[in-house]
Amino acid sequence: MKSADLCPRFETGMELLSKRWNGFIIFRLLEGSQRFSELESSLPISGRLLSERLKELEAAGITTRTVYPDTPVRIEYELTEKGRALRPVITSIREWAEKWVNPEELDSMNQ
Amino acid sequence: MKSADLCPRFETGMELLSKRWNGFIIFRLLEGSQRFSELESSLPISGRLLSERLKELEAAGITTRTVYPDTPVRIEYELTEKGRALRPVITSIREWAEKWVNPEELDSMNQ
DNA sequence: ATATACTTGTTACTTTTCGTAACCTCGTTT
DNA sequence: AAACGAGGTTACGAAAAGTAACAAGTATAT
Repeated sequence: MKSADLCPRFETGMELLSKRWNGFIIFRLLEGSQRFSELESSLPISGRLLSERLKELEAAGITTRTVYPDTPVRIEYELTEKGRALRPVITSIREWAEKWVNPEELDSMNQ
Repeated sequence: MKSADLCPRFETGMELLSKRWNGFIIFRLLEGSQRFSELESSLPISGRLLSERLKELEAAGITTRTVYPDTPVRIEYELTEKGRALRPVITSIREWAEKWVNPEELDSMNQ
């Protein structure tokens, strides 16, 4: 950023949320831990990108990946405390959307 | 979205914010109306994309574009009521970031 | 009248990211 | 040993973003 008064931390946070799919993945994980296949089937995201995003989120300390050696293997993704702390952000987006997004502009993703 | 319980309005709102640069443009405009050149110089965004984003935001009812026939022409962008209503979202992102983003992970954009 | 300056963009082109579908691995079941 | 199910990975074409040069409109200077 060129400007001095755009807080560097804000930038990092905003970039995290503006990376495609991250907001939706976090939204899902706020409901509780999810398996790879659950995330994949509940969002219009391909395995390739989901895998990539989950690695990035884990590296950023937002999620954890836990392997359960069941049969077949079960892998659960869940939010860390840092990740769960994003709940107010998701909530504020939803509140804004519920008030200001009108039915006509619901995008193609939903149809 | 494949899932039924991901509110369609939330999706639209999340997509708006997850589109690259939108969050930063809104952040700037929350400080007051800005000219094209002010936005361009205060964010690491090129004229091409800034122009594109401002058109999209205007079409979405988030911003307005006002021409003042000064010399040379002056064009001010500002938030509509719908746009200003995003302040709590930006605030919650900043609050999260101030608590959870540690200095080491400040990204390349800031260096 | 022509040239220059300033702001607000736009065009042409390259690089990065995304989307899709086929494929791989590992442990188990048949 | 062949097939299966979960969790990915690879390869490749399509879309979006980044970069830099240029153009339109208007006013002032020469």
